[in-house]
Amino acid sequence: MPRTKNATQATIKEVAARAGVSLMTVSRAIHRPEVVAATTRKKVEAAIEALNYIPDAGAGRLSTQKSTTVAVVLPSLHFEGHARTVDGLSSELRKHGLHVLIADSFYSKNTEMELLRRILGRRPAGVVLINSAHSADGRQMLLGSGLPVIETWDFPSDPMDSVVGFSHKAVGAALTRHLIDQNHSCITFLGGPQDSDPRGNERLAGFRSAMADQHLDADRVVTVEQDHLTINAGKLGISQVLDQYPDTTAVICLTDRVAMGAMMECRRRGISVPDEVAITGHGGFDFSEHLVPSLTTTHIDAYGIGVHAGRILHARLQNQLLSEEQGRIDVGFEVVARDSSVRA
Amino acid sequence: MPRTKNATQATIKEVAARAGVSLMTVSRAIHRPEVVAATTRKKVEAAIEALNYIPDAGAGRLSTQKSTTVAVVLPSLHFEGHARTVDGLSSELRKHGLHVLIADSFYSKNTEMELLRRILGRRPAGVVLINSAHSADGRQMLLGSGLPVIETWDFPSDPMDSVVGFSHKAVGAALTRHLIDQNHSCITFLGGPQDSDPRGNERLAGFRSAMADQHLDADRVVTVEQDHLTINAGKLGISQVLDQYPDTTAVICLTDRVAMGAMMECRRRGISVPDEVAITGHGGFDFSEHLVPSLTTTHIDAYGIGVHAGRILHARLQNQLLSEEQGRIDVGFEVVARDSSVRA
DNA sequence: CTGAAAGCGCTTACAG
DNA sequence: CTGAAAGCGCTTACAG
Repeated sequence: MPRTKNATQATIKEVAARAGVSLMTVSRAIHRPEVVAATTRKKVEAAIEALNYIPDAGAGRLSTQKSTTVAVVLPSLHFEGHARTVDGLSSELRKHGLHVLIADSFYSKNTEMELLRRILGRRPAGVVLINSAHSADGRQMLLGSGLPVIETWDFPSDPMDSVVGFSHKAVGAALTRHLIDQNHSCITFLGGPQDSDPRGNERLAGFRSAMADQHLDADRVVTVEQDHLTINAGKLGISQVLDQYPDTTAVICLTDRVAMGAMMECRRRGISVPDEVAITGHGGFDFSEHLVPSLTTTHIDAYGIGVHAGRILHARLQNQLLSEEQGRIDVGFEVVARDSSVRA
Repeated sequence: MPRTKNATQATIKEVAARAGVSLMTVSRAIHRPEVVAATTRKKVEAAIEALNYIPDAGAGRLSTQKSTTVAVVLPSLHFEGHARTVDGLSSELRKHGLHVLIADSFYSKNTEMELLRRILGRRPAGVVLINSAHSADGRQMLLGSGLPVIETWDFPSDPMDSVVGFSHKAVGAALTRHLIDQNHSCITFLGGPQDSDPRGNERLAGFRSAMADQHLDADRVVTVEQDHLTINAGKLGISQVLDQYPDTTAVICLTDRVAMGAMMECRRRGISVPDEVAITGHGGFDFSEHLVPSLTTTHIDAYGIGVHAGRILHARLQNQLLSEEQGRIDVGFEVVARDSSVRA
């Protein structure tokens, strides 16, 4: 039964009619112009131009059974490192005619399944997870889809599929060692709620093991329940740290944002950083080098993570077999020691 | 001709076969379960569950000719205000079964047309532009699509269609007046390249007119060509300001990021803010209240912009006629006066 | 309450 | 170099 057709977007049929050719000649003129006679091509192009024809990508995908869309799942749009990864991914995929679709994934865990359903309902060619927690059900759903799945911003020991990231445990340990090298022994870890942040927990585990290695107290941990990962969490957190562990000489903050809040609060209270309290962050936020004192943090090649993910995805879609090595890339990280933790 | 079928995702046909019913009974069981007999519904549900069936949203859209996707175009993912708008839009649209698709739009202007083609090729139900410049060609293409288009984060005098935003000129003027009220007369505007930032130019225009109103020198303008809108631009820019206009007592920075860079540089140089130089930003970034001194900025209801855009879109898709007023919402802004521009 | 037919916009082989 | 047929996965009326 005929339905009302889309009032405004021209279809291939209309283009064909106007150019006086058949549908598939139009299709060919678009996708393999060299196969079409120059004169007919001209006619088709003129019709496309005149009608402002834009092919329906969904209909094309349905027909070819080939998706050109890669879905990206991120916990929120609010972290600039993730944005840089999307940039890198996008520019790499573009070379291969693939496009990034960012799901609006600002959901609580409860609705993770709903989010995944929505994504899979769009039939992407692959899925890139950026720092995304996923339940057992979610993992199963993704794996069951048979799509290439790339986890990024982490380096899990039991990856679902491909991985591009780094070890958060190593981050926690490296920052702790840095502070120990600066002669600190009363180091406190300032983190967030345990259950909602697996990567943060990994960094905490790294802290604990590095402290234990040096026979230092590994239980100096303060948790801010509210305002997860915000500047305000740092402000509140540093106060708790100084209350609970007044002998603290160094604080490892979960992220640069938290560290920024902690530093601001120290300044307000007239506590000198790094002389009275050394502070470290994590994530290489743009402001970290501009703070006074400049903030010690970790540098992560966020853009590169995206590029690697794009390459792996492309290879997978070409059915190239990847070695374990090629499909699991540890991009590492770098501790950037700055004034907030190094005395002049 | 039969093609290889998607290896992994189950189709409605397989579900029907497994449940022993016809395709459209499956379709009905999904969309209008109350119309289907309880027993058949159970069978269908079991089959869906067993096969992990997720309907192909693209095929559905093709068949119904109704899109449930709203495309969002933003200049980059790096500005948190925009992210909040997406949050608001997304949560509003979700109520009506609509979903947000964020285009990877991190393009230079040259490829704006390509971006728009890609978006329109996905046949969205509408388009929301967040702070997006668009060429005459781009405007025409969008309008020609016949889709509802909502411009946000601006309040142009010649909108394409619907608008939810605020006047950047008013922002520039209000910040200038705030500084004049604080007895400043040597006020310098610190901005970016003229040609790439229409909103910034509007704020500059607001500055100029507010200065002229008080018969003050409206030409104290410094432009940083590189590092557009970054912290580093502020760092570089404040130096230029002090070089070119050494009598400056107040600086209006294009955004909070730029202001942050300026403040950090002042601190490094031992220039007291606000006593020697007052500083204002724009955009209500999360860090602004936590800086020391806290930063004077503008507060914008970013989330609310998204919610309004979502409501307008929904109304438009219901073919509701909107009054001029309903389709053009000025959410305004608020000058948040803080320590960086107000002496104790 | 359930099913056979027709169609959404496009493309892939196959003929000519 | 170009076209008629069949199909991608789904849904909308229409019968029954």
